[in-house]
Amino acid sequence: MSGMNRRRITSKELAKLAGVSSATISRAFSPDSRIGSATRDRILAVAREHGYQPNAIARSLNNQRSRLVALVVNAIGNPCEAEEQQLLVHRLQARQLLPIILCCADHSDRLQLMRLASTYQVDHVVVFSDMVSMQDAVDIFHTTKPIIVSFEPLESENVSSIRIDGSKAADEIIEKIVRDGKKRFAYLSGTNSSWIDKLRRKWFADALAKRGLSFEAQAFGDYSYDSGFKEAVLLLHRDKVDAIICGNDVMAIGARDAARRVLGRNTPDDIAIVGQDGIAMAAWDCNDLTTLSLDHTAFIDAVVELIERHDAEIEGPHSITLTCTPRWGSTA
Amino acid sequence: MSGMNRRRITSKELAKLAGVSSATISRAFSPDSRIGSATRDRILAVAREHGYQPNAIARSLNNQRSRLVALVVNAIGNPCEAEEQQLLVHRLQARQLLPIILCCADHSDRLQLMRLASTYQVDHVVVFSDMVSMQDAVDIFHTTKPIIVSFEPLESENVSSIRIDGSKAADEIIEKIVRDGKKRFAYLSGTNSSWIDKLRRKWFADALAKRGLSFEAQAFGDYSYDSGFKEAVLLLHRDKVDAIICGNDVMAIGARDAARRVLGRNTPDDIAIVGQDGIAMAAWDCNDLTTLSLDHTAFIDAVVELIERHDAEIEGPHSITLTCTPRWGSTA
DNA sequence: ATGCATTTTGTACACGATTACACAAATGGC
DNA sequence: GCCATTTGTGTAATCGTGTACAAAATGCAT
Repeated sequence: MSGMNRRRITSKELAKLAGVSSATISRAFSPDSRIGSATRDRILAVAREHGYQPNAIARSLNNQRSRLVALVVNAIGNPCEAEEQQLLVHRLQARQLLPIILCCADHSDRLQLMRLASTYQVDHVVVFSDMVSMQDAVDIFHTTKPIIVSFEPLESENVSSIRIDGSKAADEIIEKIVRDGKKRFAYLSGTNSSWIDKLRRKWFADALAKRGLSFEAQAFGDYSYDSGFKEAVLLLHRDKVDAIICGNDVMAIGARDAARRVLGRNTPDDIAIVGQDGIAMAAWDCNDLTTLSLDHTAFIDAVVELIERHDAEIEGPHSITLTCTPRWGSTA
Repeated sequence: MSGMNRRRITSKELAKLAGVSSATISRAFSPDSRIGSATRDRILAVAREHGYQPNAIARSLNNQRSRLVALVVNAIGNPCEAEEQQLLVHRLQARQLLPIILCCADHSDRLQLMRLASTYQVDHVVVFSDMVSMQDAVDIFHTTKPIIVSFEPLESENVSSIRIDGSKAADEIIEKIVRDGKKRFAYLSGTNSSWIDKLRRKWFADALAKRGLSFEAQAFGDYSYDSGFKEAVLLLHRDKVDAIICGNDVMAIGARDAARRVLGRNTPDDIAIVGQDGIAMAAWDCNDLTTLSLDHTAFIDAVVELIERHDAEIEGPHSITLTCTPRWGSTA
């Protein structure tokens, strides 16, 4: 058992050792199948002795179920996604499902990678990335109904999706900032082309419009601390804004630092800064960020819910909508 | 091609459509195999038309190579590991290897999960977690030589490992702090039982001993910001230390905040705080942490190097040692 | 002991690819 | 024109399991 047995023992070999047929071996490892309990115990004992475990690859081929799940994500390190990834991975593993992470720097590679994963007959696909269009996902995984975490307003027979609505939370946040006397708002985007970014911006833009205001300036970063820092310097210095809504929490922290270190402005008196995502780090004492936050647990619950519906083969399009809430800190 | 074709087409069916045998289909998809180039082109065209892709599960069963790699990690969100995970995933995918993430809250589940992954005939195993002993890894993956990122001083025929040596960097950091006049040192551990933690502490303890000093106090956290914050309050208030060496960067940030907010002490004048890992966040303007840092790229290069050695079936134990360097910030 | 229902086990094929082997056709050198 | 070699393709076995069907063994009532 210990040490290095290069070759793995097969069910046929184990069958010989236990004096039964390989079919009986298989039955011993299938929870509810017709087999004498004495035989099963004997087989399991011999199996343990020789370190036998059924080969999941062969089983998948036969079953037409791999118990693999493809997770398409933008990045692993990004804290906002990471918290959700972590939760989802735990939930999957509790169901004996193994996650394959697909994560790529550039876009054409990403599609290539998705094609590769699709050849592994994954049972489910969860797309967290706004870099992947619904159509691409459906085309590539044409036998596996993908679950899309999406802001796209597209309903399709072949996709289940989770929508996120932050309009009410954005309204509450803008209400507070306006009441505090801020007048010149800027939006700091994470990207210049994603659906997610456009929709998030719209939540806040609508809230401003309701009060006869609009964004005086807009900048584009890349969701990183450094880009938040750099763009905020420009927005404050050149555009003289006194409130910055950021595309995510990490950029908001960068912006807050820029205001404080480069221009000597403090939140929330001189300037208001708002993040989005509600990552754990935003609540750290040193950050204490006001942020439009999503309940990560509810979010992952929704993903798991959709996976279970797929497993139960319930037909038809499925869509779940979640709403965000403000998390109040000392930056706005 | 577009839309939802429930069933995936097989090589045998494609063979009929293209008027060849299934063996020829297989050859069309194997880069260097004897096949007429006209036939190959025709097959690839028909394949594209019908959305055919060879089934990787079936191929793996035949090949005895799955191109799957198991990554055993403590957590996904943890920024220190996340940066390395991200790098490794990219490097694997560039080699057409798919990573399966194994990540578990509690320890017995973790072993169970590793057993599950081993049934998928993974080609390689990379263990990043100090919660898994070498022996466990070797026992569970007895056909796949694991690659361990380890601080354990164990050499084994069945394991390749990467060692990390921070003794010289720790010495330089202690030198500077002592020169700055600090006298009472504390070590804030991430766990109370891991090899990694013990070894890291030893690097600093040795550097202190060399100068006739030792740790006046020791505390145990859990690598989180909150635990860093909480334990630092105790260390500063109860034990009156003026230098805290932390088990990782995140706890160091927590400790710095505690010093500043709760006790009004500032770095580096009142107190010195040192992190470990060298995560990107440590270099953010708001943190500017002094930390014992590892070159993440070199680290992942080493992992990939070991994977390639396994692929090339070079025998014998392999071990690569990396050394850390200090990254100087304004906290020490 | 016999007949029938029920449980247990074995045999044989399927899952979807790869590949050793055999064989036909094409090529080339003399 | 003949033989040796190369090239292209098909046939059939293989990878390790699950399962339909058949066969055997068991239990129970007569």
